[in-house]
Amino acid sequence: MSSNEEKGLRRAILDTARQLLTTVGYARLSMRNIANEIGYSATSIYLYFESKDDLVHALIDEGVELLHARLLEADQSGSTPEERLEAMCRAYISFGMERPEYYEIMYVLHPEYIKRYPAEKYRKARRNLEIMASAIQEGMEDGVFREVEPMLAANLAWSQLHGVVALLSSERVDKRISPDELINAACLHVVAAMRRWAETVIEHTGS
Amino acid sequence: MSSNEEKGLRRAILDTARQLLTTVGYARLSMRNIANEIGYSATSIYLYFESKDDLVHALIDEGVELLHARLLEADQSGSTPEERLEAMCRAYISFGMERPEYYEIMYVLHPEYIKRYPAEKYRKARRNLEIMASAIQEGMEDGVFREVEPMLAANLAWSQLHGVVALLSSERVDKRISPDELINAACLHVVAAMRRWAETVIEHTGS
DNA sequence: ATTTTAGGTTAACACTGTTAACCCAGGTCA
DNA sequence: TGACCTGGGTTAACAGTGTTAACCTAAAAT
Repeated sequence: MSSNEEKGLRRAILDTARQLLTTVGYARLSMRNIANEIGYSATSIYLYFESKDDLVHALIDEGVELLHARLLEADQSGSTPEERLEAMCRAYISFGMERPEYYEIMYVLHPEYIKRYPAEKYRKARRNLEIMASAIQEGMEDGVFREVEPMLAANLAWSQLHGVVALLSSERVDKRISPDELINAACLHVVAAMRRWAETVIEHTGS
Repeated sequence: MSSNEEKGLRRAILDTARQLLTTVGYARLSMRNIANEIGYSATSIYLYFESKDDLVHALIDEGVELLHARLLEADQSGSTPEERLEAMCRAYISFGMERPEYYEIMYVLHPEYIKRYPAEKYRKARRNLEIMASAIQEGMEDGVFREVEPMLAANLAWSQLHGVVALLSSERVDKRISPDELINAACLHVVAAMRRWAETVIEHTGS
């Protein structure tokens, strides 16, 4: 009756894979590792997943969904496009910093180590960018944001956010730099970049 | 008398390791791989390098030096701080896109897969950021850039540049987005973010 | 002449993802 | 009932990984 038995092995595999991912990380997530945890042989996993990549893709799905929920919530939390965009930036970075294992398999791992995320599922991932793009578009229509290609602007914003998450969580940023200040600056910066220069409100962070 | 014999095996190992890194990439760079290429046994490498990580650290050194040269050249190519900063942005991204193998081991690989870059060598890597920081500082002194902590601003810029390189070269950016446009936007964007838009703001802000 | 040492090797360990062959209880069909 | 098939699972094995321990050998030092 436990959820493990309910839908059979496939469910159990996914559950322990997710658990192992969050506890020991992707680097130590192995087929034998998962199998031992559930008391089956490693090769049994291949009855339900084509390959390890296939299994990881399923985990990526979960991550995309998790991030999507956060972005949606952030998007609805604000009233103006500026507020919403900033809230989404903070939500994105929060997700990246709080769930680094998910973030790693979603956005960091090289295609050399893991097969391409299937094109069909890729659309779901793009949906997350489109939420930001639509906030940008709305800001443009309100006359608050500059006239730019919304999708290009969204990708530019994404790059900034990804850069912060990737560098921070791989511990490449000097210790003397406050992570919170960097995160805060990045978020304000993304929004400020969208504003029409002349009407920009001055935001000073730090001393 | 060939350069391989000149300084012994250590040199030969580094040479073929670098070559293999650029040809087949880090994912397929293995000790036995290197050893086969030079006709020695894989364990011989351990006579000259403590571990694979140690060997990769040496390659990272080369990458840091390569990037440093490009940044220095860019820094000297412009006259104003704005020009220099923009040139450095382009130089950074160019390096990342043209030498993805070097970029990967320098800035992408997780600390889980490769031991931390030794603290002592870390200073050399930070030097690259400091070039950008000094251009920013100079821009501040000239009154062209906003008053911010130069090192924080440099890290923010770095995040933006890293994000673009990482997402582009891991093929995560939608095909409909032009890489050149994204790169161009990022570079202009980094410089624009430093300018003191505040002055124009005061003039136009009525309420 | 004996001992030390530098430079290199082979064999092995403990891992990895993945495949091929096998095994066996349960259901189907003649 | 007896033969067959099939779904779900196993073990053994392959080819690869970084790394260590033991060994071997030729040259140098004592």
